[in-house]
This record gives sequence, structure tokens and C-alpha cells, in this order.
Amino acid sequence: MGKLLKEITPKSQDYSQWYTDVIKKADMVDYAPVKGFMVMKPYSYRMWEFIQAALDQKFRETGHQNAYFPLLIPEHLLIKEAEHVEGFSAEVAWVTMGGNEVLAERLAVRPTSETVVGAMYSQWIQSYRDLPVLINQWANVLRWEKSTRPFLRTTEFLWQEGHTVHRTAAEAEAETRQQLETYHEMMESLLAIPVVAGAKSAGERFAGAIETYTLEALMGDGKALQSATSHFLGQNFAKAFDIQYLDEDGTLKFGWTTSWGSSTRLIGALIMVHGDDKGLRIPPRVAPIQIVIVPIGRGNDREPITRYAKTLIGKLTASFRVKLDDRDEFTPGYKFNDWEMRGVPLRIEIGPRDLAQQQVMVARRDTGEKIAVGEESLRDVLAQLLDQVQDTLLQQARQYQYENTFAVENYHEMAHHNFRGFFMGDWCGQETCADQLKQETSVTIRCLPFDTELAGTGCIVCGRSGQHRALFARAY
RNA sequence: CGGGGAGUAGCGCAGCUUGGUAGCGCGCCUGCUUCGGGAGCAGGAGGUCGCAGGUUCAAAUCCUGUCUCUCCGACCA
Repeated sequence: MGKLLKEITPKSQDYSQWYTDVIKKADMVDYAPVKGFMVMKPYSYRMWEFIQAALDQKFRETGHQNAYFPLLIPEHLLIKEAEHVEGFSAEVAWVTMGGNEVLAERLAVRPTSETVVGAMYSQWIQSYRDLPVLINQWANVLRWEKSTRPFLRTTEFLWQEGHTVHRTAAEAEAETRQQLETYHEMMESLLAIPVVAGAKSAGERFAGAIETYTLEALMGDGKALQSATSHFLGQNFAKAFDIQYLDEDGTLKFGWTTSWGSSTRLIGALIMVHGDDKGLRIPPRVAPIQIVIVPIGRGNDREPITRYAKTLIGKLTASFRVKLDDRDEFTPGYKFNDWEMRGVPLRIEIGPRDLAQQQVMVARRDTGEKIAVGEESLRDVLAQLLDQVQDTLLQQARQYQYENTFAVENYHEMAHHNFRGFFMGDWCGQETCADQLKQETSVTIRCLPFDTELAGTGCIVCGRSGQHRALFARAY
């Protein structure tokens, strides 16, 4: 325990440093040779694969197909939608050379793919019979960010971006909401992260969107993290890229498009929502290793224990992701701490006493609780415990969010909470109020949550009558 | 992009003020003993001091430039 503190800075002492310590000590990332880039090591990449698998399945179930669009986008395409290019111009990386030749037109490394997708869709779509187009791609994108943090904001990141075209506004709008719901469900059931769903205010919308929906999660330091977004693009991109179809009535009409995305940033959210001073706590459903087995004993004890551990592995691998830590060079105590740092949900200890009693000790990462389990019921108990850990992490995160969500009548009240947490308040709808708030407190409007009502106490900034109930917070 | 801090062995650091044979802890390798919450002893390997210039008989140390990490702000998934 004493040595542990040397390795991971306590959250309460320095949250940023804690985060950096955890991702390094849990063997999730390494820094790359180019500034702002990171290597996702196998342990974190595996988590991404679980997220991918869950989303991909859901996308398919809702009628979407995967495709892949090019990494490079010619400048003339990128600049077609005026608002869009303005929103992204400051963070686009350009390719200007091909081999030894200077290119006639420079090529943008995609910051997102609406433009190149739009250019292709305009060629693919002729008739209302071609609609809807429901395509998703798994890709990397590049945004030249000024300050970067592993997972939360890196220059290159992995994500999925869905791009759809619909015949009617209502259908596109429904698609936008449906995809947000897909993310919502995945975050709670897989990552055990509660979120607030809502619409972005005009000032916070995606560049070129009519409406942006978002999921906002509360991190352990009281800051909000935008975790997934879904955009209703209206006909903005259809007009810019000439995505038209001949409708049943014989007239040419513009399609209605959407786009929606979620990224490896989700892993950053997972770390900050569930981690504690001992390190990571990974929800079992995304844990690369769900159960680690630590054999205890030396000399004459060792051989039968190892043999037993191996038969146990054989029995459990069909149902769980299990690992036997039979490293010779570390003591059990070291291994306990090591796997706790890496966030493995359950640990099985097998020592001479257990062998004699035909039982094992099972320790939970989330609560620290340790129980003896008889061999015959082991598989069922483990399955139950994994569910319980998954559930407990979600409940704890919900509790934390609940305890750190405050209704305010004017923005000065936020100071009582050090501007940390979710703040619910009325907003008059004027951007000037949002700007003033941000200027003075760094707090921004995270979203206008669905299914909320005005408190009637007036705009928290100017006091005029409110137009929207809004979620305010400082954000990553 | 602005303001702080930091780059010396795999990791964490000292040495720099006042230039003169590169050190400590952990880790690593070998051997023996150890194992229910970060084991002990003994021996050993490992460094062009971030990079590039400059000053000097001599640079980890002084000067200039540059790159990277980190924290805090402004900009963004």
C-alpha cells in the first residue's frame, strides 16, 4: 500500500496527474514520437474492440452497413459547405507533396468525412428508391489540436462515423435520435457510465448541423465529457454536395442527411468515471481480463496448486476471460496490487488452505470484498459476481452524478461548488449570456436535456424569463 | 497558441549554483532462500546526460537554438 502511493498520485491531490499515472501504470498507452499522438497498447485497444463490437452489432440491427472512405480529401471538396469548413479550418492537416512532386491541389487528412461522403452520395443517389442510405465507417481521423491528452484529445483518434441520407426531414430526425439512443444504451450497459442526453445549444453545435444531440457524462473531478454526438444536418450538406433524388411525384428533391460518431475518448471516460486511487476499475463487460487467478504457495505446495489452477482455467475459459498469473518472480502481494492497478474486476486466490478445503478465495475489485467459494458453485458465483461488479460500478457512478448535480437559480451559486459538477438552470436562450458565463467562469452549456421543464426562476445569467432548461458544467 | 515545470541507465531522481574520470533507489541478469497484500542476501550488466550549434585545454554543468513531455489558460470529439 505504501509503495502503491508512490506509483499513482491520489485523485484528491492532483486529478490530472492521477489520470496520467493510471493510463501509464495500467499499461494502456505510450506516447508516440510525434507530439499529440499516442500508442494504444493491447490492454486499452481490447477495450476499444469491445466497444466496437457492441456498437457494430447494434448498427447492423438497425439496418446500417459498414463501408470505408478515403483518408485524404481534396481541398475543393472540404470547402464546399461554408460553416463546416470554417468550423474545422483551424485543425486540418494538409498533404502537399506526393513523393518528390508538389501536388496541384493539396489534400486534407480527414478531420471527419461528411464532405467526401457527401461527394460520393451525390453520385450514388438518383431516386427515392435509393433511400435511405445507411452507412457507417470505422476509421481514424486527424485534428490538429493545440493541447492533447491521451484518449481525451489526441491529434489522431479512432472512431466510427455514421452517414445517412433520408427522403424526409422527419425520417432523418428520427435516425439522429435513434443513434443517440444506441450510444446511450451502450454507455450504460457496457461502460456503466450514466449520461445526460440532450440537444446542443446553437453555439455548441457541430459545424454545419441544424441540430446536434449529445451525451454528457460527469467525470470524477466534476467536469463534463461529451461522449457521443448525433447530428441532424438538414439539407445543408445535400445542397452543398448536390445530393438529390427524383421523388415519386417526379420532382427533384434534396435529401436529408445525418451523421453520428463516438470515439476512443470513451475509454478516457471509463477511466475517469470508475478509477480510484488504486488505479483502474474496468466494468466486466469491457474488461480484457475479467478474472485473474493468483496461485499462492511455494515448495511442496506449489506444484499441486499450479496444477489445480490450470484445470480451473480450463473449466472457466469457456465462460469468462480468465488469466493465470503464474509468474515466478513476483509474490502474491505484488500481483494483487498489480492487477488491481489494471482494474481486473475479479481475482481468484488459490493457496494451500483453499486446496485442502476445496475452495478458492474470490476478491472484488470494486468493493475490495473477499469471499470463499466452493469449487462446485464457482462458475455460477463468478458469473453473478461479474454482473454485480458491472451493476455496482453503474450504481456508484449514478450516485456520484446525482450527488454532484445541482439546481441553480443564478450562476453565482455555482461558486459554492467550486464550479464542479452538473448545474441545472434556466437559460434565456441568448448566446451573449452563454458567452458571459464562459468568460467569467469557464462554465459552458453542455446540453438542453430532453424531458425537462423550466424552473421558472429566470435565466441564471441575466434573470430574464427562461427559454430552456439547460445543463451547465465545465467541460473537457 | 500564451504562462509555469521537466528532459541524466527500463522507471523515479541526485549531480549543474562554483566546468575537471556519471551517481543513488527501484527494476533487470545470475545464484540461494522466500510466497495468504508490493520478499531477503550475495554477485553482475546497463548511460554518445533529449537534439543541434557555440564558449573553453576541458561541458551533464555556461550560452544560443530546437524538439518532446507535463500542469494551467484560450480553441476543439
